[in-house]
Amino acid sequence: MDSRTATERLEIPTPADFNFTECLAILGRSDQELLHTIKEERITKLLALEEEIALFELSHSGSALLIEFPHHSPSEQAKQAVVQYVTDWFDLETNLQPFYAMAASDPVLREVVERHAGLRIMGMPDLFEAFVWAITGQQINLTFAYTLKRRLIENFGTSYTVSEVEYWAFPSADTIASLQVEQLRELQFSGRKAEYIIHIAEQIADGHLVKDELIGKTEQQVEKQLVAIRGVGPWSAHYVMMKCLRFNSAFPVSDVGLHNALKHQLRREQKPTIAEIETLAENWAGWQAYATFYLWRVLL
DNA sequence: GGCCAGGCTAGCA
DNA sequence: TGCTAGCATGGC
Repeated sequence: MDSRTATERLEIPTPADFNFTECLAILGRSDQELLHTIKEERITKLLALEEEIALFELSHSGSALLIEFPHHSPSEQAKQAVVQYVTDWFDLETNLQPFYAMAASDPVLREVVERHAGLRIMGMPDLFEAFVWAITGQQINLTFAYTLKRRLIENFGTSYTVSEVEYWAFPSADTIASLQVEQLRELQFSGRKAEYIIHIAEQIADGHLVKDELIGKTEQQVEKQLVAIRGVGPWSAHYVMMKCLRFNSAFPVSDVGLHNALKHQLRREQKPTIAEIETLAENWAGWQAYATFYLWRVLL
């Protein structure tokens, strides 16, 4: 049978230590999430590409991620963009064996890493989305952060409806760059966050802030560059480095979620101090991002 | 009803 | 260089 007459399926091989179900647990943590839907271990996601949109379904066979396009026929270019996106999203190109070897003898990580083995840092391949999510989440509870994100997407994102279900893609930097502060304030972003987000949208839209250029720099260079952006402090810089730029040594050490997770894992009454955390993390050198992500997992 | 949220800036010593 | 008030609201 001509393969083109059947529903085409793209396959991305997954590492032996990959666990799709663990990754889905992260993706399914908020019922306000509009950027993907999960049903019976299948993800449906809309991507807004340069020239077209792509609506794909993602599942796992045991040895590969399977991508299908049951709703439309995207171009070859779009298919490749989806493969690239998924590979990045699930961090499939990182060899986690050194991390697992380290964690196996680490008193803080051993338990959680063993319990959730196969989990990978679920990233944000879109640099703009990563910045917006970092800034949105500053100093507010995660439930409210998801509310703000949902409103931003519903108001300024791209949607595609099939079988009466509406799928959403994150707004482009171009779109947000053209907004006024008041338009985000109406969604209940604070005035400052609205300013920060619009300013970063401008920086990305006009080519001052480019993901590929950041990836080519050292961690220290990137941190310095990002922290110089208004609204981006050490926490946000490391969050973006961890979730988008894929620096495995990124470490949002001031993160309150990390503190709560450590308090829980260490069976403490109080949250550990920054100095204590830095001492604990000496053993995580090179893998601080993965250590943080696995610790966040205990809060789910 | 009060404390806590996946912090950051600006102003001050 | 280090410290902290103020931001701005919702969640629980």
